[in-house]
Amino acid sequence: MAEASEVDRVVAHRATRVVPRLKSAARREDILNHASRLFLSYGIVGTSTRMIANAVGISQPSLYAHFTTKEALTNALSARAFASLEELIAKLRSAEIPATTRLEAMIRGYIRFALDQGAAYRIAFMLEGPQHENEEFNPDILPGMQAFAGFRDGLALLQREGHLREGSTDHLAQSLWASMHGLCALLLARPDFPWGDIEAMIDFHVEIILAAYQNKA
Amino acid sequence: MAEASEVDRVVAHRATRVVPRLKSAARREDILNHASRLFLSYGIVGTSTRMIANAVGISQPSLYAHFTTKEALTNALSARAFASLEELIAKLRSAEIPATTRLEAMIRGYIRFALDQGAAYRIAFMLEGPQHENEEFNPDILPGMQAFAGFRDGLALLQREGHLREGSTDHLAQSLWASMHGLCALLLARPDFPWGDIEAMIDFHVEIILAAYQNKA
DNA sequence: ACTGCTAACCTATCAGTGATAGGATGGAGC
DNA sequence: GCTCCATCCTATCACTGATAGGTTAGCAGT
Repeated sequence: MAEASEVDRVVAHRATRVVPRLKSAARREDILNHASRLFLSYGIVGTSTRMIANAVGISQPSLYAHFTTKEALTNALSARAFASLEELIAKLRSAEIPATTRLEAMIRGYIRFALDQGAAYRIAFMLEGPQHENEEFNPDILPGMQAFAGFRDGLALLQREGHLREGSTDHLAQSLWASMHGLCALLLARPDFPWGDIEAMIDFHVEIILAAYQNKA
Repeated sequence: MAEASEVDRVVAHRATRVVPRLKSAARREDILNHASRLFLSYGIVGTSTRMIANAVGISQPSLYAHFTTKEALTNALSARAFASLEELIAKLRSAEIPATTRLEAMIRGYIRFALDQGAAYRIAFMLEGPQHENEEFNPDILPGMQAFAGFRDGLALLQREGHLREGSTDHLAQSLWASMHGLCALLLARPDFPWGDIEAMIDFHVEIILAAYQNKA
């Protein structure tokens, strides 16, 4: 893990107010923006609540006025990113894109999103363990579910149009999702693996996926 | 995350010696066995070094006689599991299995291994961030690499025998690996997702993968 | 312009974490 | 019996996420 820079680690001792007071919603966005940047640099575990607070310019306990726990903060971050993924998928599944290239556009869009939004993608799909075990429901995971639902709906449309192989749409969506996720997850988790030309690798994988799930007709 | 049971959390205050002294190698195995069990129950982050030490019956600092850091412990655990995966793959890629069913056997073996060895698999492939950033090399990751190399060699053999589609063996191995990993990773990371019948899902995915990578001839 | 209320923010502190320093001890070999 | 050293311990560190409770800026009403 990368060492946190001194700038990020620096402790704010009795700082005379250097940031203005903000309305709750604005401050919340402020926190999310800084947290996102820090998570990308140092990882989630490697980023302490004090580092986040310091970057924002507020005290560490002040974070807890906006998020009940650090986990809630990470979940909110993932929710924000997946809202934009859902938006992307909604756009990609629209009939404005020719049905023949729509599947490829969805696949490439998904992969690009995952690699670009590495930190958020990790939070949503790669974090450890069941996050809510005993609790009734964790609404912060919802956006990821919704994005997937949109993805499945897009596949259902393609299937009706005859551009996706036959079979259970749910199974197809889960399987295709897994195939895309596998590549993203490995690239994110093992950036130091000797992948060779990553773009070529992505192209190769996408081609195989297309051949596997697309209708040959 | 599951709450650690009181039994596991309990603090060993001045416990009169309850476990015998052990030779270093034996104690090391002892630690790995208990850590493996705890990681499975509470996750890696959710398992503290004190919980491990307590389970073993030694003091927390004594762990550091066997592992320089908690990360080294987790890496050792993954190394142990991947040594057995490599063994499995070596067995599966042997010509004793008919070439026509060997690819399927390797795929199913890999998936089964990942789901059975959930904690170790997580450590090896799903943990956060680059583990050694500034360091020269992390030998604990080697077993995973070797297991993959064995997998790729198995594919190369199949390819020579005409049972795998043509193309760069490295690309094929990475892509197939990604497809298998995607399913394992999602099942491990999101056990609460409405997967439906998981065995059916695995069968479905394996069939698609086989069709995609196997030679139609 | 004064007052009062409240959201926003603070300091101080908690228990628990991974890790280190340095001392105690028990058992194998002489 | 004595010595030695691997094994194991207690005490402590800096840091973590989180909580308790007090302070203050700035707007609303007069």
